[in-house]
Amino acid sequence: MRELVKAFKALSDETRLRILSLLMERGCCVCEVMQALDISQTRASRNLSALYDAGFLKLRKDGLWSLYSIDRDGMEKYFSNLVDAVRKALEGNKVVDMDRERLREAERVGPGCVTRMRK
Amino acid sequence: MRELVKAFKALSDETRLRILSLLMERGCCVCEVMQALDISQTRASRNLSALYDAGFLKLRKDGLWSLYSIDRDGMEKYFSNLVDAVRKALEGNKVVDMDRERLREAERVGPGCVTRMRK
DNA sequence: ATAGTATAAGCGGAAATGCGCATATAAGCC
DNA sequence: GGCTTATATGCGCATTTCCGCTTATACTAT
Repeated sequence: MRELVKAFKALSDETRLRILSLLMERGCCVCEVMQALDISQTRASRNLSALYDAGFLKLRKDGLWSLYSIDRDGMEKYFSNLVDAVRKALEGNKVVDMDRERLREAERVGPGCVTRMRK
Repeated sequence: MRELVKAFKALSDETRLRILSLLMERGCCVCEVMQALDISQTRASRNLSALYDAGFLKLRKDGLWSLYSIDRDGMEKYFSNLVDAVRKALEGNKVVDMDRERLREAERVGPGCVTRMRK
């Protein structure tokens, strides 16, 4: 019960839904998330952690990078259609699409993208 | 998007999940909910309102009574299996079952049950 | 070692939430 | 009309949430 409440809490935030939507396209490190969604590092990190704690994300550390990706099993533990529901709810929402270019740019730049892309 | 956040918010509270679980068995008026779950009138009323605002409940007024019941369409707008998920998550949880007797009692007593059953 | 980079975490404040107490509202009953 | 009852709501407070600022940590590169 407490666990289900926690899962719903994790989902009841716009930033986290945007993150989920982004990660559904492909796994990202923290700095890619902050670039793509145009949010602060603290905000990206904290909300990724929250989703991870709720069991919705997998984490793989690679050097300086923390690579987060969707944990399908975790996402569908309670709702077999949760992934589709989130995707559908964000459909037509330009929030993620808008920044796709920045995301590609961050990917291209690689480590150092945070400070280098700030300007 | 905002709407989906609102729906998740409504679900991310233990009291509200208990209420949903109760209403899945059968529609209840506010005083039956407070009796069955042993919560205050304010708490029952407020949380029922929240679930109603989120589109999960239907409301029928009958004299003094406000009869709330599950709105299947609202519940399954995003998640076709939401009803089952909540039910399953609460399975084995004695919280509701414990008070089934009080609920029957409230139903038997009818109007006046709040004050009469307080003693 | 020194400097740079990505991420996490402590701290504090602003805002939102949950809820008890009291009161308001509205319907029923005498 | 008054009295009772069921429900909703305003107010205030405690708690939680969110997040920016800053600092800590840990890995990389030179």
